[in-house]
Amino acid sequence: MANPMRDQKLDTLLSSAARVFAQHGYHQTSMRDLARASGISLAGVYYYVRSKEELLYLIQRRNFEAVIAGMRRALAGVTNPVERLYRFVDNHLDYFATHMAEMKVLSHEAGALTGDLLQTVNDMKREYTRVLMDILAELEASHGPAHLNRRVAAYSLFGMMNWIYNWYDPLGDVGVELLSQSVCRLFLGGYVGLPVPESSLPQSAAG
Amino acid sequence: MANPMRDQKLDTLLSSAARVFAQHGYHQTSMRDLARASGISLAGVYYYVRSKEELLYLIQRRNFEAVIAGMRRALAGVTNPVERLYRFVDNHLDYFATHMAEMKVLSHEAGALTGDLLQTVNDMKREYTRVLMDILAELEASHGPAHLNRRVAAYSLFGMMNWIYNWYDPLGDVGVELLSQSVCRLFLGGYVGLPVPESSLPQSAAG
Amino acid sequence: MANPMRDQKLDTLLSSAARVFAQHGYHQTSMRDLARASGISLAGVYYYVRSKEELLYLIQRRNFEAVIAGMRRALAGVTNPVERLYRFVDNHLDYFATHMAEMKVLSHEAGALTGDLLQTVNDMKREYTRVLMDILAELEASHGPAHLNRRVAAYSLFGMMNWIYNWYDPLGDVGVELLSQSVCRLFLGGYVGLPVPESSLPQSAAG
Amino acid sequence: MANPMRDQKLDTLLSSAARVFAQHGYHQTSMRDLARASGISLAGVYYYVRSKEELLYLIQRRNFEAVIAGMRRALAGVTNPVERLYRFVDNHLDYFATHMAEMKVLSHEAGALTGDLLQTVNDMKREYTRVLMDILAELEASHGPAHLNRRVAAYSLFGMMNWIYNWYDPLGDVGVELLSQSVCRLFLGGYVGLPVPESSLPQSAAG
DNA sequence: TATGAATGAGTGTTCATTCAT
DNA sequence: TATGAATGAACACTCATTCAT
Repeated sequence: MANPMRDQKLDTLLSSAARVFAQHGYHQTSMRDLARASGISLAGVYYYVRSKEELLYLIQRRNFEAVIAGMRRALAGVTNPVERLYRFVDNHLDYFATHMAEMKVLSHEAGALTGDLLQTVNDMKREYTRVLMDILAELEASHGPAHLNRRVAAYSLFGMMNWIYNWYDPLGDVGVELLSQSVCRLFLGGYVGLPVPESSLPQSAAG
Repeated sequence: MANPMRDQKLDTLLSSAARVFAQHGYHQTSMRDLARASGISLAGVYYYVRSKEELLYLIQRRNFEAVIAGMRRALAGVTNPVERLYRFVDNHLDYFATHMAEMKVLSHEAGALTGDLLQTVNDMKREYTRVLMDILAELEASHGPAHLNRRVAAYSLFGMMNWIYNWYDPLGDVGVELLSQSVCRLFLGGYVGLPVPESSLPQSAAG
Repeated sequence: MANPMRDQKLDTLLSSAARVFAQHGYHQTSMRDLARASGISLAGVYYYVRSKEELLYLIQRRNFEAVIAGMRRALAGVTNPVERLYRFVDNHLDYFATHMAEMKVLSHEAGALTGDLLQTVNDMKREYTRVLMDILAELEASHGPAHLNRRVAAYSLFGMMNWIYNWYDPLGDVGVELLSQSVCRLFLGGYVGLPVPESSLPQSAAG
Repeated sequence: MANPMRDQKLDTLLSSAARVFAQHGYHQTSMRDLARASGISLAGVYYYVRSKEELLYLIQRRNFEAVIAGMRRALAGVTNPVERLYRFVDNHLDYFATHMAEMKVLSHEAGALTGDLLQTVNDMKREYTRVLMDILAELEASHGPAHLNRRVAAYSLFGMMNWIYNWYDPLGDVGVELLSQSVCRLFLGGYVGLPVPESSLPQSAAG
């Protein structure tokens, strides 16, 4: 049943595809592009994958699974909510930074899947989001009260993290560790650490 | 020279197109789809627009111009950095929430433009980013020091804001005003207002 | 609404297609073949038909409609069952002989349609068969009793008539009129006019 | 030289293939379909058969050979022309009814062969047709004169018999024996046994 | 004897775009 | 100002077939 040669070729194909998808976008990329990039013939690609959409699905699923597995390992045995949050963020950004192409495909091409494939990936997202939400709940219990709605906070954090494919360069000045710390600090204590009471915030356009 | 009839039809076309682009994606959408959605004949679309790419460009430029114009109005005469930041964020999210389709197209289809059209939009983005960076600098001067690198902070804020097309429902529980306040608070004071000293953050995998 | 130019071009396309389908078979024929045969560009074909299957459907429907319309005209006002049968056969074979390609496509490619298109054509076939069955019933009433099951007789007659695309040459020795007479005579009186009572027929392998 | 194992597997392959060809048509069926249906691997099929066309050829030849061999047996020693005709028809329909799939492939996919393979099958058809034509000649000598052209009569009879794959159900009401009798009677004595003199048939559209 | 892996050629179909009117 | 007609180029995908093993 298991076939290491085949799996290895499939891996090569998936990572080539992720690279090209990340660069040009899923819909812009033709199967011929993928064949060329992976060194397989066009028809050969179909020996490993049923369709272009399945290829996208495999990229998304495999990498999301890796993120989730890493997250479980990172959180195992850790109880301090602040520490748990940090590890959650660090795992996410670390994987992102070392798999920029794949994660851009995961973040940017979320809407390209349909049907059962979409369902499966969405289920994983829900599970992953749940974990973060739970951490936030613990955080509120230990360090609360929260300054804002928990769901808004969670998605804002995901926004910070998932947006990085638009600007972050893993080889640039800011290392992944620093990035993780920055995002964590921003999330936990704010940019300049202002304790922002309700009244201190401007109401709409009024001063 | 000016032709109000033409401009009005173009507006209709652009907003129809934004809606369809937002729903199905730029590359997924065919000119026939746009013709159908706007009630114009396929060939007629080409009377108002040179190409599909120009259509995308016009959507991005017009809406970005509106965002920038609104931002200028909101900041005019305001000197308090906190207030300026709030107004920057509020303008961004308010426009986003009231133009979800257009802003999704602006956020999600950034990479679909090429050449001069891309250049022009990128110039606007640079200008817009500059303004936020300057506000952060003022903020550091008045409330500093910052907990993190300014550039990282700026892009994290943009991440929070631009990611909302993935989850935010303008008609749902969380109103735009609350959303703006939440993002501002998160950015300024953090989720639970922890004063996060260097040492309190875990180093890598170590506690 | 009506567009004579378009209809004329569609007619040309349909008859070219029928010719090529008849010669090489529906599935063997590519849309490129049809484009070449009709002098239209490949994409141009799709301006007139939605799909290859619709093209086949249109050929089948149009010609079957013509056969049925001709049959109705031929039977109008005629009451003598023998005369009615002759006219039914003559109409069928005359149309067949003057539209060999189209009728071969109708006879031979019956199974190539699917779904609603198949349904529609099958409905016409049922209607057409019904008319023959009714004529046979009248024939039995006036000249009966029948030597064999009515349904078997009807399908045998259709077999004789629809099989001709395998051997008949409209330009050869046997004219259509003679063909019609021959089939009618065969059906009505047999090859040599033997009155074949039950007992005169051999039982299985026994003499 | 002879290899019974191989022959047996080939038989399995041929009958699976006939079934699938009959159901979906020769050109519609892929070698993968055939591999699946026969339980052999795709490449394995090519061990037994040089090409898809040869597969079709083998089906057609084998079954036609069986029909011809049966016909020879059935006619052996029989001299009465009526009896000979009946036996010819009965053999044909009996084999057809017990090998519907194969015979549909023989009847319907006649045009799918090319070159030498087509030639060989056509030679068999000519030989087979010759036998029927001779029987008709004997029939005319003993029971004549004929009501119609001998060639037209022969092909009409083949039409009746070969068309049955379009309507006949071997498991239905009408047994093969009855079918044979019916076709024979129809051919010999007509549907209602009308003695059809020249003048009694309508001339074209005239009464 | 049998097959997993691979491919060049071709399939039906859609696309953004043009142009005569 | 607007469109029906038309197309070259490209698309995702399938095909019969081969070949090393």
